[in-house]
Amino acid sequence: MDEQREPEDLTTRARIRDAAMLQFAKLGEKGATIRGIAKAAGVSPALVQHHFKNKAALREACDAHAIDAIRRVKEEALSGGMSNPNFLTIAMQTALPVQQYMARALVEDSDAARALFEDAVQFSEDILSRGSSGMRKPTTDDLHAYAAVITAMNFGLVVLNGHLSRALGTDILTPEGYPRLAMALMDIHTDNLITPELEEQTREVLRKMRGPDA
Amino acid sequence: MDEQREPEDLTTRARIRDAAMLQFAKLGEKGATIRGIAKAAGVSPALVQHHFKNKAALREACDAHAIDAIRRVKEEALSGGMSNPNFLTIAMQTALPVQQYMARALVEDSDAARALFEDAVQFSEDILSRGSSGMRKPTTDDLHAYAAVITAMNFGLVVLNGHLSRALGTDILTPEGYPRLAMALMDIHTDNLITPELEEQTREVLRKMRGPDA
DNA sequence: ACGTACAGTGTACAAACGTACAGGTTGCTG
DNA sequence: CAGCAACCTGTACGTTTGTACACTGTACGT
Repeated sequence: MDEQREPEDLTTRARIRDAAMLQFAKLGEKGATIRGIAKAAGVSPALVQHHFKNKAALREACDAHAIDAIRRVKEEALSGGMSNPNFLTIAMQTALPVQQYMARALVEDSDAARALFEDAVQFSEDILSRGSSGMRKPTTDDLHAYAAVITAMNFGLVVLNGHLSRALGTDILTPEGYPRLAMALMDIHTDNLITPELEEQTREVLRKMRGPDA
Repeated sequence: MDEQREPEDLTTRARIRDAAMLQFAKLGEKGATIRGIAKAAGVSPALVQHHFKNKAALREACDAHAIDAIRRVKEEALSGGMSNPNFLTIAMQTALPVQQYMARALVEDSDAARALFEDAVQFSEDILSRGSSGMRKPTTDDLHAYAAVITAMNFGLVVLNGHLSRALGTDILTPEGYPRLAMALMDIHTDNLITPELEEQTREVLRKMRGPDA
């Protein structure tokens, strides 16, 4: 069920699956076609059908592979002590095609994407509540929402990585571009943009909005 | 060129355009079909073609309408003194179909989406550098990246709003769900998750990564 | 040597797609 | 009333799509 990482000596089946992931990522579920995937993989359209029964099954195979790849990176990060402060790095360390595929899948709302997102929220919540070296525990009444929003923001950066890279002038997934993103992210999370007065005032408004106070 | 907000007494042309925006948002550019849009709007497929020449032109009309709607909200926010500390509220205040449409468009990378994103970055940068009441100016060497990343994170929340809402149990675009999101966002931006020691250490790593220091 | 399983291809077909086109209805203007 | 423009529909056509099917070649176990 598993293959090497080399882009060359792969099973034909794996080559087709990788091509499919790229096509799905670039063109969407409907936009990607069996014929297009076959051409990208350098095989005949019928061979795609031979290895994966139909388009839906091919999609499921891509989902399974992406989820598996992400799970591996996650486990590696956990066993490594999670020394890195930025959850984003987890997403960044997964292979580029997997990233792009999941970004699309998150928007097109497949079952796999839902599972991925929910797992990621759970993962963030665990890490945050446990606390790791160099990290404080978050100050919040609502850790679940805290984790969910952080997860959504980080995934959002991956989903919109094309736009972000264009705005910054360099690809943020390369060693040249990534530091600029990470540095800005650090700036954003360390300084307090909002004054304590406005903060309390806004919280008061939100509290009233949330429930008609007794 | 402009219509009322009532979902009822709209021009047929506007009804078709609104239906098209929803279909594009839900199914993507390829997934949405002329026939499906026509059925959703309660008209014949040929009428869609009559008002908008072809699918590409229909798409451009949707783009134009969405950009216009967002521009209006933005101007209103500026004239209102931008008292609200959260840029996200700008996105939130636009009509729901426009949000969903732009979220999809951002992922599918149309020209309009690029323009929207770049404008939003510019907008954020202006607001941040000018500074408004209750807001401090950001402490950063790289304001452009700061603004770009904040923009991407906020748009990311809109793009992934479905997943985020599911994780929180309530729709974050309703008065019941929004406070929970906003409160968590406030928590995230006010507390310093990372210790100063790890922060400086990480910045050092990033600086080395960025350029081979002389 | 034979047969079987598997990798791979070419052809064919029904369904859905975008779009062109001719026609029909309504309402306003001369 | 004639005519014209705008709104709206039904039909038809070429293309692309997913998929079924028959076919070839090759490796391998008996």
